[in-house]
Amino acid sequence: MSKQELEIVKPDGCCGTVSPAPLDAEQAVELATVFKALGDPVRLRLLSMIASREGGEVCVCELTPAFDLAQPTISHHLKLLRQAGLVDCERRGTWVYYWALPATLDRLAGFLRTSVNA
Amino acid sequence: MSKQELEIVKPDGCCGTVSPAPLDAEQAVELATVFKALGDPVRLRLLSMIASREGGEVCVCELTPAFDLAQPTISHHLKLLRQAGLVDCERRGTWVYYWALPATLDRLAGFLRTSVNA
DNA sequence: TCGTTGTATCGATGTTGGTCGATGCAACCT
DNA sequence: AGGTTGCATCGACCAACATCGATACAACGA
Repeated sequence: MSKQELEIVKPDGCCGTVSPAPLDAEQAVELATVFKALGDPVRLRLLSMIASREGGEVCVCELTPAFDLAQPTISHHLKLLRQAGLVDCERRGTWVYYWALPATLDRLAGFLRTSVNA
Repeated sequence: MSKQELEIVKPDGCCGTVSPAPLDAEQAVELATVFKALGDPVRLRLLSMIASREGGEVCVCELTPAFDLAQPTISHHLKLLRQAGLVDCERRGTWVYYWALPATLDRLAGFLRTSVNA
């Protein structure tokens, strides 16, 4: 995706030298997928409702009526959160329960931390 | 945006009671705007290049040739990062310099932290 | 077994977003 | 002043996405 990874061509002598890109293209694609999953208000609230729950589990039957959206729409957003590795789910009898996966959240926090401390 | 904020109607007696939504709709919209800005590999790398820089400033003339994209495209991504409050810029003579705004990154990290610790 | 309920998937649709060429503007140089 | 370079904005195009109704599937109850 990048044109020149090692040999950076500067216009002339405008600024200092370039340190190697701190985030390669591959890592950026993976991270962006997760951030994109958080880039929607509905999904943010869904994740917040799931993660902030005592016991760590929430039934879909509680999540769906909390929004002014159709049921397939909520199901779609939950699927995106799942594909991003932010939550997982399990069917137990009639209902499906969702819980958060802290490892993925930690990964995002790690990126933000290194960016802040730079 | 939400149908019922206080009175949650549950199907019957499937699960426990609902704690108040930990992230209201308004906060979710604001946070999602910032996360959305990070939901693109190019912007993620741009921010990383800017934030991880000694001195904290990077000239646009260094950022543009680091990608296989047209100059207006990079300018567009930088604009989105600006509008999200993640970076700011200043023109000094011929060149424009960008730097990161840690406060916004901290805000995101705060959300992730509360979600992890729930 | 049949109807009912909870959830996911499918297909369609309107909107948003990434990308680019063309253009405009600002600052420098001669 | 005129030409050049760095960067932003504009307008257009195509892909991706959010949303919904219809439908399918799974589990339960009668």
